[in-house]
Amino acid sequence: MEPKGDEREPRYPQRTPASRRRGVLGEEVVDYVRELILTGTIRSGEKIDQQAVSEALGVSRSPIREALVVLGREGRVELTPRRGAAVADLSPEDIVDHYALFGVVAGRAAALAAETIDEEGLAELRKVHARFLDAGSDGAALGPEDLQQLNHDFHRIINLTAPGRTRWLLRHLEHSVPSNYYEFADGWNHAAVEHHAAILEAIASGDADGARRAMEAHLQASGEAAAAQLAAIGFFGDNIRETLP
Amino acid sequence: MEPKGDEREPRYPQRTPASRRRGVLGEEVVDYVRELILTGTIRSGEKIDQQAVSEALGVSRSPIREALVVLGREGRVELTPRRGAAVADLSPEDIVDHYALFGVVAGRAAALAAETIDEEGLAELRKVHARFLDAGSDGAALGPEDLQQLNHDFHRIINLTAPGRTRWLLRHLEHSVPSNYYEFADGWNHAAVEHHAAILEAIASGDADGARRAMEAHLQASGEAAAAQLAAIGFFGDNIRETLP
DNA sequence: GAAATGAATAATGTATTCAAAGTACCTTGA
DNA sequence: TCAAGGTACTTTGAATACATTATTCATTTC
Repeated sequence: MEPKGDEREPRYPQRTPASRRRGVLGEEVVDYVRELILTGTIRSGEKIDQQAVSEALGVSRSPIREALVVLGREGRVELTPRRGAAVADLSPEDIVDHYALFGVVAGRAAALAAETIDEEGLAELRKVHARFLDAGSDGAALGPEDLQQLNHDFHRIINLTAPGRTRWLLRHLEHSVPSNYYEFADGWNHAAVEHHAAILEAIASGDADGARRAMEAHLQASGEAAAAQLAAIGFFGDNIRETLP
Repeated sequence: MEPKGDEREPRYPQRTPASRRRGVLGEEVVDYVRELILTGTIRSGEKIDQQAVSEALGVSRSPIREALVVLGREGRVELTPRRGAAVADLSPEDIVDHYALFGVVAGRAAALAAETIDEEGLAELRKVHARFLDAGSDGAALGPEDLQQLNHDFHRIINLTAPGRTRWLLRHLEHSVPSNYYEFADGWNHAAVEHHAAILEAIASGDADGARRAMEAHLQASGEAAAAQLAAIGFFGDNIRETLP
């Protein structure tokens, strides 16, 4: 029962053409492959077959290559000249380090926010935080996506006060780590709520350095939580295959 | 005394022909176009003609496209779906902001260095700093490239103690700003030497927070100096064309 | 048998082609 | 004269084609 023909080894989940907007295919591919990586569908070290991806998405190899180059720049993929692309290593230490970086940059944004945020922004920040608090107190049952959205909003409001380049970097740091998929998988959000409260208070009282430190601490803790969570679900490949028979 | 497991016996001397540059055309193009942008050869808002670049470099448009996508991700170029690539705006504020970011990340690296650097690294750091000091005291006449090299070495030694993700980000931040071309164009390096001295002292005495603050201050100052220098040479397009006839 | 050699096969990087969208230019009508 | 609309030319984004290099696998040699 060998269906002969052009069968291929690596099989990636097919994705419906969804939008198929011309001119942004590359972006679509970046998101697709990055998700495969960050969700652990492709493991560290595994090579990425261009043609297989191209067939899975129903596009030619050109957008695939562009996407792989981008992911290479992001550090999610390792490109070796005539040998193609492979998923880059991602250790727990990398996750923690990444969050620490996120922390110092977001800390800068928080410090700026403490100095420059206006009443409107502050009000909105309080509002989002209140909802986050409610969600934690089991009143309304919110799913992980909702919590993640609230968390995201909280940070976005703060980051909006930062200058362009800082916002740009924060966006990139946010998207290039598996965090988002797992951060609120279970109830660690109690810590997050407390951290947010501290950040909010520091910003509201104009304490720039306090806001910075609170934000750094928050993301440091988030990083450790994320690494633990990822380890728990076996993201860091407990390479069982490594053992010989 | 090199048993090291499955090491294979005497290898032939590795010969890496410099002419073998296949498979990295895209990278070459990235560097080429980025330099055009950062040196001001192409100004903000100007569009980048793919075919023109391809002809200038004697390669096809495929590597050009990949390079433009990368530069788009870097924020140096703005990509509009069916309208191609244009050089992104880069204001003095962006420069200052960028250096501030550089500062907080390099500050983290410096703090880590203060805690973890070994004797060897510290000795090397002192050595480089001493040479930098000499260069400033007009003893030996060093060109801007030499100063830049010493400066680069100083920071590199510090950054080597940082974890992988941090080093990666520092590398990117370093390469995506016009600084390097102008930082040592004239004698502002007196400030740099003093800053380096402060950083070195803090690291040597294990003062993590002091190292962080010194590094942040150093790069903040560098950013302002770079922005001023760039303004002086007219990098920020004194857009005379903006005036109507 | 294990290592090494070489042909067959597959995958990559780059070039080229093609269709769609954008831009420029030119005509025409008020 | 100038605006509007249409046509021809450019340019882009994606697909396909091609040349080169890795990889696989069978064969050979020690």
